[in-house]
Amino acid sequence: MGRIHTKDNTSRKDFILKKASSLFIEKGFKAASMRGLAEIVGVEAASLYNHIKNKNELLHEICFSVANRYNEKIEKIELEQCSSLEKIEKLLRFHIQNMVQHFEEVYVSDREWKHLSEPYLSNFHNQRKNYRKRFAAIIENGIQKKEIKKMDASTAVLIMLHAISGIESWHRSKQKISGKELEENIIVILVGGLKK
Amino acid sequence: MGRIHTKDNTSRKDFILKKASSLFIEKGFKAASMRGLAEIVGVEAASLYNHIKNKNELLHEICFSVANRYNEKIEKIELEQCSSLEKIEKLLRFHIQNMVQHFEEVYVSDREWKHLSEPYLSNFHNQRKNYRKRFAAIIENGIQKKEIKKMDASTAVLIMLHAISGIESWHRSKQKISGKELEENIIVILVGGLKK
DNA sequence: CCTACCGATCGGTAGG
DNA sequence: CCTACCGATCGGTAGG
Repeated sequence: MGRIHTKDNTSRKDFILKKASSLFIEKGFKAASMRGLAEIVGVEAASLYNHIKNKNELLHEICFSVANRYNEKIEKIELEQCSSLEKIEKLLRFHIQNMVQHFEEVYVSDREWKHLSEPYLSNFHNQRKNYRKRFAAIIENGIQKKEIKKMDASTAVLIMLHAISGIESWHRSKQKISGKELEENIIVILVGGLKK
Repeated sequence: MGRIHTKDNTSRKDFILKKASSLFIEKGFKAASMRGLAEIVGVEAASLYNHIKNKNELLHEICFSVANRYNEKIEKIELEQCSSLEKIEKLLRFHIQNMVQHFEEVYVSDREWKHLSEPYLSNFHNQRKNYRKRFAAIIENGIQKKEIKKMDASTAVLIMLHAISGIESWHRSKQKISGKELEENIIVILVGGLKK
C-alpha cells in the first residue's frame, strides 16, 4: 500500500516536471507562471506544492538530470581505448542523440540554467566548466597526436556544443530529415572540420 | 536649438538601449525590470517613458537593428561574383565580426526575440526564416557545383549559425585568444567541414 | 487537492 | 525628470 502511494507520487512529480519543461520552453523560466503550469497539469496552483517545494526546484531537477547524464558519459569515454578523433565523434553522437531524445529538458537546461538559485547555480556552473575542460583535453590530445588540425581546443568545444544545440530549430520544425540523417550531417561537418 | 535638443534625445535613447541590452543579457528580458533599468540609467522608472514607449519597444529596437544588418549583408553577398564556398566564408566572417563587435545586441536578439510582441514577432520570425533560406540556397548551389560535400543544406545553416552564437561564452570569458584568432579557428573548422 | 488569501513586485500613467 | 499611485499578477502559505 505504502509502495503504491510512493510510486504514484513519483510519477505525478515526473508528470509535473515534463509539463514544466514544455512550459519553460514556450515562455522561458521567468515568464512561466505556476498558475500557468497548474492549468496544464490540470490542478489549482496551490496543489502543485504538494509535489514540489517551489518553482526553483523544477528548474534544478531538470538541469541536474541533464548534467548528470553528460558527466557519466564523458567519464566512460575518457577510459575507452580509441583515437581522440573517435572519442570526439562518440561524444558528438551522444550529444546529438541526447538532444533528439531528451529534447525538452536539454533545451531548458541549456537556455535557463542561469536562473538557477544558489547553491545550485554555482554547482551547475562548475560542472559545466569542468565538462568543457575535459572535452577540450581530448581535442588537445588529438592535436598532439596529429589526428586533428592545429587549433584552439576550447574554441572548438564551444563551436561544437553550440552547433549541436542548434538542433532545437530542427526539432521544432516539422522534421524534414530523420534523426539519423541529422546525426550524420552534423558529424560530416564537425568531424570533417577537425580532421587533418 | 531644436536640433541640439533632438540630438540629445537620440543619444539619451541610445544610452538607454545600451543599458537595456546589458540588463537583458544579465537577467533575460522577462526577468529584467524597468525599475532595474532605471537604476542603471540613473533616473526614476517613470522617467524612462519620456524616451521610450514601453518595455517591448526596447526589445524590438534591439532585434531589428541586428536583423537589418544581416539582411543588408546577405543581399550584397548574393550579388558578388565568387564561388559558393567563398560566399559562405564571407558570410561566416561577417557573422563572427558582428558577434564580436555588437555582442550585446546580437546576443539579446538571438536569445530573446521570442518575447517580441506582435506584429514585430511575426515580422522578425519571417525575416529569420527568409535569411536562413537564402543562406541554405548558397550552400545548395555549392553542392551542385561540387565545391561542397553532399549534405542537407538547412541542417548546415543551423549548425553554422548556432556555432557562431557560441562566441557568447568566449566573449564572456577573459578572452584568452584574440578576435582575429577566434575568427580563423571557426573558419578552419566550419569551412573545413564543408569543403569537398 | 481546494478555497481563500498574503506581501511583493511588476509595467505603466497622471500630473506637475 | 520626479512623486505618487494604479490594477494586475506573481510565488507561496494557511487551513481544511
